[in-house]
Amino acid sequence: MIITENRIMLKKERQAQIIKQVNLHNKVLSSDLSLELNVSEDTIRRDLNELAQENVIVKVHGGALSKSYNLTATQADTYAYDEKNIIAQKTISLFQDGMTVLCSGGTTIRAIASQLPENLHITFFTVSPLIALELTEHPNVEVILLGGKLSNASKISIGGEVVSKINEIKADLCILGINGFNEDGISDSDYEVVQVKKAMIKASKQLITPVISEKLNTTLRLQVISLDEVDYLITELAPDHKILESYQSKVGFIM
Amino acid sequence: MIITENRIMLKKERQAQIIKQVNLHNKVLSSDLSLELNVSEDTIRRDLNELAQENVIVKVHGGALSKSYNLTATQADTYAYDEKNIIAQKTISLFQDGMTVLCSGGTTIRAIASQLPENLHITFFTVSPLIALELTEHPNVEVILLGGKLSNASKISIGGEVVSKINEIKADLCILGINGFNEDGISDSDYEVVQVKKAMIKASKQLITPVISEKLNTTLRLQVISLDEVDYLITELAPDHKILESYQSKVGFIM
DNA sequence: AACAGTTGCACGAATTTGCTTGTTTAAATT
DNA sequence: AATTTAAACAAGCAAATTCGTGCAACTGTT
Repeated sequence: MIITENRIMLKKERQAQIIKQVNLHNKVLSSDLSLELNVSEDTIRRDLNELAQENVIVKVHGGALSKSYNLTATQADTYAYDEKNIIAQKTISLFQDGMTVLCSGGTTIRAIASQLPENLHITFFTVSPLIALELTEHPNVEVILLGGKLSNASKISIGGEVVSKINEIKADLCILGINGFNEDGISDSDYEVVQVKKAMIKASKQLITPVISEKLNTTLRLQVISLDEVDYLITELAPDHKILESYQSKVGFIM
Repeated sequence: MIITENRIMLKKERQAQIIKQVNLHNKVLSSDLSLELNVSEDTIRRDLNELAQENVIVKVHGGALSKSYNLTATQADTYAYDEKNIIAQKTISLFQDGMTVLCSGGTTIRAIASQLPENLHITFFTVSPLIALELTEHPNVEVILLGGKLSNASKISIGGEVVSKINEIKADLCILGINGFNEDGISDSDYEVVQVKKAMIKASKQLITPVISEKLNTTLRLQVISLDEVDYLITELAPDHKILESYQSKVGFIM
């Protein structure tokens, strides 16, 4: 009977070592681990991928980083980053100098705000402090923040004061962040938010709804407005995509 | 055991460094980063472009700037973090359940907002969207955001509408972010901001001025209010520190 | 012997980086 | 205000590295 060399390591054991290294140095290189643990880089890479899958570490090109590593909004915040960018570009194509635009909150609207071209001269009204801040980065844009009680959940101004303030506005476009969208129209889950959105729609000549396609055909508890009030439905998909079929006769699309 | 010298830096790691530098100094030059991180300027430029694309920094010719508001400000990239924390704790000791507090913007005020204890029930009025967002993280706090035209430079609501809105408020405390402070009182450099600050002071029973000591004995172009209107001057220093000598007879301090 | 699990290797694909080229920008000078 | 000049830039390329996958070899277990 030959006693196996004690140098060989079980997979679990090796992965425990890797985790230890990551936590110790906040980063590891695949090549270093390969040398240190006497296995091929392929094995290390497989380990790192498994550990990343288990959400224990963050895999990056060349190695891995500890989860506590200050990896900004790069990944978490920018869910569906590419899709939202496409939507943003389509939406921006509707903007023209001199317009007055009323907009709500949400990550899709935020993508629009951050990608505005430098030269556009627009007045924005918004109930979202976050969007307002984003918009102030653009020197040629005037930002009017609509104040009021701030909703802890949705981070937008709500309440009677906001609604009556919105009623005083006459905007060209309403860019509305969407939570529920189907053939019946737009729906949402928060009563106060619905009141604000209704006022916003009423105050604007045209209603634009940027929606990521995965939110299409979803219904929430409260109805905001029916589909025929929507002027443009903007998604990341081409206008002739089959998911959009049921909407094609009711709303406008942007190439 | 092999100790590997980590000459090699992972891309994400390098980008995290860059973000840290940008947020700490508010601006960086590509050439400096290139030297500091031992990569070519091309690589730095590519990193900066990626980070700008992800909306983490603002790319400019020659380097990059921090976004003037920074939603993900952390310990590492807040200037004078420790000092501001001391100031925050002292200021918070003045808060009591049921109070109405009016506050402006700035990183020191932000430190206060982020460190509020969980159990405190307070109504906050603020002209700063950033402070407002920070405050909504505290479930027992009611946040009223004062709307108006948003100043691109100072990121607070300005204009007649804000001022008249403030005049309707009766607050217990005014927590005022300070830019210039000396024996003559508080000064600032932006006319619109001064108008708002004056209104805030007038609407409050007590005026609290959290100031980092390095801003003491500085004067800006416009006078906001004289020193004898200030109830508490809060710095990171002990009340008997010699820098505070000239203020000791005029204002209150917090241990 | 059959089997699932693990590992190393091969190889084409993808990523990253520094360099070169020609262009654009910002600032300094006239 | 016009011109000049050096720096910063984008785009493309090549070398090096890393990646993912299929496959075969090896392990220990049933």
